[in-house]
Amino acid sequence: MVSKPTVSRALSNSPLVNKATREHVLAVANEHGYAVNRNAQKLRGKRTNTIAVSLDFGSHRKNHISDPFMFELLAGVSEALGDRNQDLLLCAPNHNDTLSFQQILMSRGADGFIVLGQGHREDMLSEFAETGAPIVVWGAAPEDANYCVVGSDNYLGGQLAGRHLVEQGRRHFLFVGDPSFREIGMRRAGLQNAADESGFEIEVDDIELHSFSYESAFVAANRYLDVIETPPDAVFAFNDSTAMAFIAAFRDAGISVPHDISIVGYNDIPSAAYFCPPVTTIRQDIHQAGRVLVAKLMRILDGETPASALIKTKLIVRGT
Amino acid sequence: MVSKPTVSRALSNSPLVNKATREHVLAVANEHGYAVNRNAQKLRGKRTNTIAVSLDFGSHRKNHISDPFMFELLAGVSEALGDRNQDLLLCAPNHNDTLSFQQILMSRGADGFIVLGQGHREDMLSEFAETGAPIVVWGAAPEDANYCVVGSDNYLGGQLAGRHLVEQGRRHFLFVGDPSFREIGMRRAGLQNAADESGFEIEVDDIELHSFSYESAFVAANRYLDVIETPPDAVFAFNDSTAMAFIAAFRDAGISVPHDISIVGYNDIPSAAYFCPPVTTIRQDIHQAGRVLVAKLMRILDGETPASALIKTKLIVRGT
DNA sequence: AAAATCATTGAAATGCGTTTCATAAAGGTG
DNA sequence: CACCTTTATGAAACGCATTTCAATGATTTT
Repeated sequence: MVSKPTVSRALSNSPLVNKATREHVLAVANEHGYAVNRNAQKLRGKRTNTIAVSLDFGSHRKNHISDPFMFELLAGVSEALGDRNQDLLLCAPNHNDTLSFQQILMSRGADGFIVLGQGHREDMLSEFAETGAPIVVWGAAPEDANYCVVGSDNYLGGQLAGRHLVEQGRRHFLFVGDPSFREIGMRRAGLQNAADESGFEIEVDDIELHSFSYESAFVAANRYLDVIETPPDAVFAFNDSTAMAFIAAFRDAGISVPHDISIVGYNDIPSAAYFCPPVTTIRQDIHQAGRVLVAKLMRILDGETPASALIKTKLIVRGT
Repeated sequence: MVSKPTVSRALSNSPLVNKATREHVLAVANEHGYAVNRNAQKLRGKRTNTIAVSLDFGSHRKNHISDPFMFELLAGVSEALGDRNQDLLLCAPNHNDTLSFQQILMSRGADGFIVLGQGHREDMLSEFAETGAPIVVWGAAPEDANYCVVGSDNYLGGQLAGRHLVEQGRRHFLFVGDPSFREIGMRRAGLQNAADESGFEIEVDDIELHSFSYESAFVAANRYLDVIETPPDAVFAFNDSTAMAFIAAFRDAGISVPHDISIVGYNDIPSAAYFCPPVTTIRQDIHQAGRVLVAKLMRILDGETPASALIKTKLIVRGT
């Protein structure tokens, strides 16, 4: 017969307890199928060992999250958290405002936040971080970010795409995406840089696409084809679905892909490889992303203030 | 100045507290940014208002969860849980065995489970349910299931696919999938039924595909094309990726889709609509699925034993 | 006006680990 | 052998909200 504290210590592998005692406790606990009450643990302890993960493209949008990339990222984060024995509290899209975030933290529902998809919420996140809330954000870091951002090297991604297009002999680019999203703006800037550095006279058009769906990209592509006199010979789309929509629209318009025009997407979602033709795209290391997001947050919880980080980003050349 | 219990009652909207008092408490709480400690709440209360969601295709497989359908389902569940003010604890793939499940329940980490993807774990789930654990499973119900299963009407899905293929004038079917997964077996059975009821002499071939990935489906398709003398004129694949892989492989082999052969997939993942040609497939109402999964579990937690249910399932005819 | 009922509120108990602090036993030193 | 460390363990306090249960004052009934 041993006392409560001894049991507690034995179960938490404390070195203060005698080896024989520990083994005995573990044996009995096992025999009776005993499991410590996580809630009591969380109540008493300083940490809850729970991380809240918010998955959203901006609270203003009601439509379904659809970019498979975000889900793969979630899978990566889930895995990384599991490795560190942290519970993952998935935040429903309907409570993704500052108040709910604060609430979750205040109520000790979680120790910190991983925010997947910065969207247009930089100010909100900044304000939130200002309060000392432990957050790590997937996205692109504002210059003066007061929170830790982990993301693809979007500028490099844009450069890689641009250089590839230059190499293909393309001289008239079209960028598709909403550059007011910082990540997308960075990609646009990288593309521009590659164009400028090429030494060629390269024109860069823009379609500001304010939706993430394939459908609206397809519509936008057709509208564009209706009004343009000289079609571009290269497209860099902010994501793969959009790239696919443009491939389809151009093909329907009798423009041969990749003969007449080269198209590059972003994220390398699974279907990018199976599209016809397979989509050239920019891939990020999602497993690394998950690991880094979690690692950064852990360091923040330990009182450090880790710098933002960029994830491995590379060009995958396929049929377009 | 009011006492603890009064505050507690005021915050939980108890009718036992005076209206003026409640408003005062709420005002003060608001002013000080007070939030109840969820852990104390969970420790004391009978329910934790947390639901664990397990997302996995079978514990034996290490590879990444990739079917976008499962993620959409997760989104649906997340939404439905949010509507009911339930927290969502996402279980990492690395603890998806009975023991971990039991552990989560015992440790009061969650009130119940939503298992997305039954896989080959029917026995495990049955055993788990036998202990009285509140679980709802996405999949297809075994005849003698002792747990609540919510899923697509897979048999109907198979019938719809089969009837469609018959209508297209097809008489030689190929089913692709591993029928040892109950859901897939049901689809196969539905297809067979449609073939039998058609009144035509219809041959049904099988490829037992033991992987869920596009790549292995593509390989399997090519291997099949190498050995077959008379190719089939219809394919029903257990999911959309596989359907796409077969479309690609047949096309590469010079068989025209949909002229020479009709192909039907399952799930209606987003890219199915954008493939070329767009893939005919069986769609399920994912929002309904999320809502029903959650509703069933809530009823179980209220002591009822709701019956299994089938989700709206329909054929989406596209280019194949 | 006395009795009974209702509406509010608070004191104390409860749920269950963890931590602090004190104690006891065992081992080591001079 | 007296004295100082270690080592191991337990008693009590703590974290915080909820739930009895009792008490108070207010209101209504007889």
